[in-house]
Amino acid sequence: MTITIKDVAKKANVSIATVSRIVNNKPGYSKETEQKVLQVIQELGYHPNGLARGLISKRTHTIGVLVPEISSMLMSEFISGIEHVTHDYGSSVIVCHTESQGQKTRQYLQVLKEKQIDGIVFTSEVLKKDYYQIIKDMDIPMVLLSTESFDFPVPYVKVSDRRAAYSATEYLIKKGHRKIGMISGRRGDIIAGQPRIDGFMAAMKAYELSVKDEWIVTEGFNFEDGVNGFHKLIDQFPEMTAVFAASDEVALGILSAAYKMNIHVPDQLSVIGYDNLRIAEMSTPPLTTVAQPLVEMGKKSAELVFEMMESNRSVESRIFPHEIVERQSVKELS
Amino acid sequence: MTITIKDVAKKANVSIATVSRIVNNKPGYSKETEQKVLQVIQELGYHPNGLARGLISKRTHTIGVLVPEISSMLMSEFISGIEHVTHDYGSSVIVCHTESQGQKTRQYLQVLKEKQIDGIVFTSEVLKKDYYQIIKDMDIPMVLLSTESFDFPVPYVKVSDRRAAYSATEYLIKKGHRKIGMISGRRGDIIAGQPRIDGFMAAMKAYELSVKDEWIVTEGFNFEDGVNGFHKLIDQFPEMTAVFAASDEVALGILSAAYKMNIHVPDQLSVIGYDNLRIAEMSTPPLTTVAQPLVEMGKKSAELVFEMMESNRSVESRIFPHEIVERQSVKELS
DNA sequence: ATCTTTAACGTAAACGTTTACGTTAAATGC
DNA sequence: GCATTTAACGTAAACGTTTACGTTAAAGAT
Repeated sequence: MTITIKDVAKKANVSIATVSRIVNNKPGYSKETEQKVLQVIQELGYHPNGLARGLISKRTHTIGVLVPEISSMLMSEFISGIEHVTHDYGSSVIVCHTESQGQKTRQYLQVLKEKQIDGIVFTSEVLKKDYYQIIKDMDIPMVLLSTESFDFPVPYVKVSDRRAAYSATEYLIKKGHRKIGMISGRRGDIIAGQPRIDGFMAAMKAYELSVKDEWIVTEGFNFEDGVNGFHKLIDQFPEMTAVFAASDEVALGILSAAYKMNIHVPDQLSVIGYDNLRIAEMSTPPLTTVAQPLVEMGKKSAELVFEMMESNRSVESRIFPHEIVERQSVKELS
Repeated sequence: MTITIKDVAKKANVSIATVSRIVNNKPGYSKETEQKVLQVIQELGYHPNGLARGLISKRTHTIGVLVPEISSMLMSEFISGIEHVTHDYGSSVIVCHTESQGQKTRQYLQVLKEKQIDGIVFTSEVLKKDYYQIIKDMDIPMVLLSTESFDFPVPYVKVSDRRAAYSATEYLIKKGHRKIGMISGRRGDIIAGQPRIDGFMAAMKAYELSVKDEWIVTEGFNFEDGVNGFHKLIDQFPEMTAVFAASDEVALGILSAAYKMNIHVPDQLSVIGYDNLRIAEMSTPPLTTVAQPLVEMGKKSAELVFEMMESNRSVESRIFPHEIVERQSVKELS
């Protein structure tokens, strides 16, 4: 009982071709028939069937977004940006929660393929070879967000993790800190783990500060990692006056653990985070952190997808600037 | 250059009907031809076109989720639950960020209609008449999540806001508090505003405590509302020993404002939140709050959509139990 | 007055499937 | 040994569009 283009054609006494032309406003009809058809469309409440359209036009006006952690605040902001420009382009987004599982990722990739989506943004994970192969076979634009590929020629949008970590560390140093600990992602993580450690080390070295192995604890990026990491770190490096946390969640974990141990932030310990999530300003004390323009990055990633779709060729990667946002978790040492 | 069912039919020396039957494993072919066809499919890397399928089967294996605030942590958890079961059902979800704007909502609804989605979960907003009308015309299952409709017969999954607020208030009272303030959503908000105020009032009344108008401040549900609201509240109700915040974000705002004013939580002021978001355990001090089983609710909402799809009839609404989770932002008054 | 262009359509094929129906040959029943 | 059932397919219509191409009549050019 759904109303098709035939129904309006019949009622308006024209052919379906004419109706189609009018709906897509391509040339080929008079003002009067346009009026008539538009009116019939209104009366009947006709809406074109996107499936039939997509079958011919090879455009579904849908893009896929692959995220490892759907409920992380980082992802929320990315998705928010992506959704915004996607909607502006008249498309919609299917979110695919991969849980960092290869199987679920591949499964979703197949689903996206069958759904004939127009493009993909692949977020915060390393692009494995088989993922790349599947997407390449789909022959649609893809861009990486907050990750990059060293093996495949895929445009990405990121912040420079190394430089951002360098900045954070340098900020601490300039505030007079010398004994600086770090809680980071694992070294095996070549996207968000090792580079931030490298940046930290580089800054220390640049200011002629040596760092011992026990000054760095490698855990994950979430709250629990922060509290666990802090316990480990304070144990093996009690002289520490400041910590660089590789994510805001980790920083909150540190804040929380410190609070329970009666260590006052920032008076006894300075903490700097990474990301500038919304919670960074909600914490007590408000968290000083190095900001990534998350929403902007999400937006840009989607824009690049559409740009590639329209131009039919690849596009330059973007390194977004980071920025220290000063709040109240870091104290200047005199 | 995409590979269609025809290609595999030709290469396997069978008709497309047979290939179709095999792909959808419906009866009507021998073991040998199945082997053969499956092998050809493998060789060619054939994947059925979902659009063509959907055009006939009237199933797109896609559902739409409408959320007012995509980056809010509440929504993240809902979406997380929805995505999970949707994926289990072999479908995917399109997220639609309405920004609480009627126009964008309507726009998205049209898009979803054209995309021929199989179902809708509508989240945390009041279901206006025209929304309802559009969705009803689409003739697909819809369920409301964290909202309900008093005007239209749409199944919903919620917590009882009134009871939950009652519980929170009662908890405070049982801890010895008598002078209890509240920062709530606006009274005009008949879903999450007024009911929680009602619950608060009811609990106070049940314990024979009077509450004055100045004890309740009505703002919104986010962090800034919490800090602003607290300033207002502490100003007009300085004797207050405890606050009930209508959301965890608001509670964090209170914590933050109190910290800056050197009011110690929980020693000088007790705070209880609402929602039990992940940040509730990340705050300092960790937040005592009334928990909604957010992910479970998200899951259930999706399950109901699929149940309605399969059974082709409506379904009972669900009121989920809430629960006080005790952490460290409330002090027992002696 | 004739030819050419152009506007305003209509016809029908195509997009890639599913599925009702028809066909054939083998298997079964007696 | 013949009629009847059944397994194993193939044919073609349908799903709801877009679009290349053809057609008609009016307008413009010469």
